[in-house]
Amino acid sequence: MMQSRTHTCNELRIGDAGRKVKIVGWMENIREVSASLAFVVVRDFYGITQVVVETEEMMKVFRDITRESTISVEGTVRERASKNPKLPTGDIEVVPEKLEVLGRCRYNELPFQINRSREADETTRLKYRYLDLRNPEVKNNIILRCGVVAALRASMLEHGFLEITTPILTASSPEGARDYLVPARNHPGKFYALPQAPQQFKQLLMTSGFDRYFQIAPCFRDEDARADRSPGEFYQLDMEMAFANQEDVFAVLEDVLPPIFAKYGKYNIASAAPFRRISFNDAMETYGSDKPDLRIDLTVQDATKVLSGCGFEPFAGNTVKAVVVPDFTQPRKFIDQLCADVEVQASSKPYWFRLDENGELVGGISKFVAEKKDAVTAALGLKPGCFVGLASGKRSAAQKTAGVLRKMLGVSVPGHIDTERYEFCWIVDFPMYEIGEESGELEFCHNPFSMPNGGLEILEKAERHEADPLTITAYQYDLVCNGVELSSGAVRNHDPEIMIKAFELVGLGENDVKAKFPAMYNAFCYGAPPHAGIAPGVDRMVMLLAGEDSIREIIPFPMNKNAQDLMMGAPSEVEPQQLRELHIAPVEKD
RNA sequence: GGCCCAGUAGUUCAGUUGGUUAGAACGCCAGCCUGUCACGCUGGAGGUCGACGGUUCGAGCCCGUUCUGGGUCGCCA
Repeated sequence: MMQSRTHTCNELRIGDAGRKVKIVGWMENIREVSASLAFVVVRDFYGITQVVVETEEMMKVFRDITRESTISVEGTVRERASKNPKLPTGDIEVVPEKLEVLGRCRYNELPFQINRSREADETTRLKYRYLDLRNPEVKNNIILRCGVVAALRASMLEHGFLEITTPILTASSPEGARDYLVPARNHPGKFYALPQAPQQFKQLLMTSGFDRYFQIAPCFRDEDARADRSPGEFYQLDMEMAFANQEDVFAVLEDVLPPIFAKYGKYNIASAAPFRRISFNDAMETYGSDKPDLRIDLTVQDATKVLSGCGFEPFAGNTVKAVVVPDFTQPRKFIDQLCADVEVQASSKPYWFRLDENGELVGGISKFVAEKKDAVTAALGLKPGCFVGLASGKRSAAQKTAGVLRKMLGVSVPGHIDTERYEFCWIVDFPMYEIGEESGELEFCHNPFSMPNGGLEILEKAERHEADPLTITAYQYDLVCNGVELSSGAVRNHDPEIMIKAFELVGLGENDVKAKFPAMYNAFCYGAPPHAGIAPGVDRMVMLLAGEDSIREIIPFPMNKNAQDLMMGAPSEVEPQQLRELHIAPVEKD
């Protein structure tokens, strides 16, 4: 008896002619050219091979097989009479002698055509993901993902990092995203939580004496989805280094990422190390975003001063930001659509005017600008043909709206973005504190466990009102690529004294630190190394590398926007007995 | 939770000012075709126009409600 197969569907070449072979796979298509001549396409993971049918008996057998059934074909390899140069196996075909149906497809109509599944409705694709994944275009993203993960792992090991797994069932953490909770059967009323990130564990590993840790870590957050954010679960290349500072972390990622982006990316141009560094404040001021897409050549300018008192009501008492596009030739309809799109995304209305070819102010709010024409022209560096988009509001709102304006103009006005490249940058010097919008009180801006720039000294100064706490920055950083936030990281605050002081500034104290992060606080009291780390999102990296706009395209079995797995039917109801064991009362239904 | 967009054949879509029997492409079925490779040609089957209600002599189209999906804001230390 022959083995289950002798060759894959991407293996046979002209040199195999005359050989007895057995191939297996899915019957993708049958092209009947006459009553006794047909071509059958067999597809497996590796590729496709053509089987030629030349007898009426064989034709009868093949005609009874539904497409997408799995079959095995034993036969002889033969040189094709008419070759197909587009196929690796295009020089040969298999003349079948023995045919076996291995798994019959019971339906002659599928929910979608396999080779066009990407055009199908996403709900249908997700429900029949196992069919969707048969499409080589869909499957290739998953293969790419394997390659990227393997390369990341290899590179991290090469850089001396140890891969250490951390618990999936752990304790709920009091801050951050909503947790996924798991009821504890043996502890009525108590719950485990799935980790939002292995943050505390990796810091405890540093305190334990491990020097360089990494993990391709599953993270769970019960937050709503976005096109670039999978609901429920995602993966991070989580890493942490002991006796390390910001520079050490940057050096590792600047060494690890570019070669992988160059090798696996859809585009082969990636920024070289060292990546550009932009302070949070500069990013907001110049790009109107803390995740600027540096492929766009437009920037945001301040127009508050030059437009103050121009008489346009929305500008009165507000910050005004401008995005100038030279040689602008788009029609009015384009501008209206752009403004509508910006308003939707920024939830704030943008304004505009133009300088026409003769240098005359036209359109939009030009009549309010007219009086200050010379000053505005000089301040913004305007030339005939310029379009000026404007955003106003409180400082951060104006920046944000201008950022959306910049991005949309950059993407839709030809010539302002080079999409075929990867542009990395670090966003650094995030503020440590902010005034909470609801409370009006001083609050932590981001991670309360980042090391403040200036250490204990600057915190004590702030306490004595000798320094403005709002100007204190943290050793916290984001890695951004093509406008996508790949990662957040920080130099951690490993000193209990500084930690308590940082909490005291927002009206909390030692007891709060202890209560919220007991293990970490206790551990740091036993001599902790200074440490720093970061956790680039694996899914987002693969999405960038694959050139996909939706994160679901690079996840093998994605959930939909509402965090449902349509294929498995999750989440699902469970038996009342299961709930009783877990001390949970069934939900009363209306 | 707010806002925007979409929902018509198995799939992707078109459907004019509200007007006879709702169309196309692909797929499916049948027939023809001896070198196809997105095979070709001929014919056929296939529709609760997401659901409910309203306006109207008449609704796929207008109005209201609702459901589903996608995008986005909030949220994501």
